[in-house]
Amino acid sequence: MKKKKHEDICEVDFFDPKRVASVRKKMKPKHALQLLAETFRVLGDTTRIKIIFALSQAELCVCDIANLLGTTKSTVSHQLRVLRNMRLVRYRKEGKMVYYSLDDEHIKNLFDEGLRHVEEL
Amino acid sequence: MKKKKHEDICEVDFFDPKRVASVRKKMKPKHALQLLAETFRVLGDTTRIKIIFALSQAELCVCDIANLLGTTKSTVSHQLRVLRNMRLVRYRKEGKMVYYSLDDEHIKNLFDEGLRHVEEL
DNA sequence: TAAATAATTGAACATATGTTCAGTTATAAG
DNA sequence: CTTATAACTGAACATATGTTCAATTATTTA
Repeated sequence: MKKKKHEDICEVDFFDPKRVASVRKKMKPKHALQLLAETFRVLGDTTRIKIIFALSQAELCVCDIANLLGTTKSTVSHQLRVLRNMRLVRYRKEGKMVYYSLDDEHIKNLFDEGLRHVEEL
Repeated sequence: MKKKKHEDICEVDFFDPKRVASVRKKMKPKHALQLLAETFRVLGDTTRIKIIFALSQAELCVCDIANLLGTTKSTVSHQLRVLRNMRLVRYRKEGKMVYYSLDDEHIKNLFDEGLRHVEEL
């Protein structure tokens, strides 16, 4: 028998096949988990989470947000695009101004649920 | 008056000071938003979100998880440490095996709320 | 039409992140 | 004590990410 040291693949005899099979059966489809991870990843940045919170309080233009966050319009605009791509925010044009707001209530729920978690740490 | 092209700082006259002040007053403390962003960031990875889901179904050892995800124990172990550091999972040692489970229900709620969001896309 | 300005964009840069690989630790069994 | 194995770790690597800077677009106003 070949000697396999530092092997990184599990030996069959050592995990619980029944339990693994049961979980595997319930596993969400790959694309759903990828989309979910992507959503969380987008929320997982300080600048973007600040934008999300600000927009949960009021509809704001890029200028307002930049001012509120103490950063540049460029940075805000770049991050708003990321949020737009994930359909987390929507926008409305009025002349030269563009007003942003949250796309739906789910985002606020996610934010609040997350906040409840970290406030318990 | 000096000509300032390509200026990236907002001219005072163009944003709504009242609205900005109102939002600023409600702004969550910096450390809370940072912690929140960090939590979302940790959930924002395909490998880790799969681990979270698997552990929401059953307590599992590293081997089981690696098998379920089709990846190596090393990768799983690295990511479990990240989850441990954020107190998203807990573990229990039994001989050579280490069994992992979710730390609390908040995580499951976050996961479910996120899933509800992406399922509407 | 020309100037001003809100917003967007692309490139460049430094930094952060996830996986792989090799090796180590802890525990159980011979 | 030696071997086997589950789990962990650190370094290295490639890739991804966020901000800055400069330039551009779209729109308003003189």
